[in-house]
Amino acid sequence: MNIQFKKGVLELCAMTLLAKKNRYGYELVNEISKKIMISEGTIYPLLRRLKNDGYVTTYLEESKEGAPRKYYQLTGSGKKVQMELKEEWLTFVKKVNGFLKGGVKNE
Amino acid sequence: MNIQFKKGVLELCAMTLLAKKNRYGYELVNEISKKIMISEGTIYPLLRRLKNDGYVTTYLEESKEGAPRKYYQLTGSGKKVQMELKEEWLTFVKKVNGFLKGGVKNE
DNA sequence: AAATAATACCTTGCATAGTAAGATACCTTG
DNA sequence: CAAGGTATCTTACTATGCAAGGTATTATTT
Repeated sequence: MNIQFKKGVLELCAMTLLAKKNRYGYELVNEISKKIMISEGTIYPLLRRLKNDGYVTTYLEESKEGAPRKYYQLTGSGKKVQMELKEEWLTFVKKVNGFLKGGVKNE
Repeated sequence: MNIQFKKGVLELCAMTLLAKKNRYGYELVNEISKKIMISEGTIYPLLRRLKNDGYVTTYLEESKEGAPRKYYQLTGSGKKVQMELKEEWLTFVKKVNGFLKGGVKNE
């Protein structure tokens, strides 16, 4: 899989999953990995960025299966950005597919 | 427009345009810019990479409108890579859209 | 009890691609 | 000859993803 394609998109995937329910980092890696390969070295810096930008807040919860989990919760601005990113993505895909399918037409 | 989304995709767009006919760099910038903003500082390094990888060959042609044009022509392996990249892209988009539309289902 | 493995977190160094902002050169038009 | 469109290219910077490490907790196996 082309690594470059993932740039910026994994952020959208993570935020979209968080829009449905709160999750912890390791869970996000597993959930995203079901469709798109992602490593832990990607998700933790990504989540730190989201927190620094005020798009998520975090809280700790103990686990019986291992170390305590750090849950991530989308903030109001996080939800807004998630929706904007989603729209941007869908628009972008349409334009790219315009090159793939159409000719020089539909400008 | 999210810069990150473009990573790797502009290469696919350029190669797809070249699959239809030979073009010169400046022309590619203008053609791609009709749908997706791209700067010259992106296209020339990109085209150099394609040449280094053997995906294109080049030839010069004079122009009455300005400086001579360097045309790019897809090679056999270039055409193959273009088709592979296209498939990868379409598969990738489907998976991402799986997160956007579906819930935790369709794994 | 010690070793192993799964869970769960994190960091560092590297590779890559896109951008802005420049430089250079050609040709036409005023 | 100066200005502007055409056409090429380079440099320094930024951002993201990855591999490969590390730490700690809990359960399982030896």
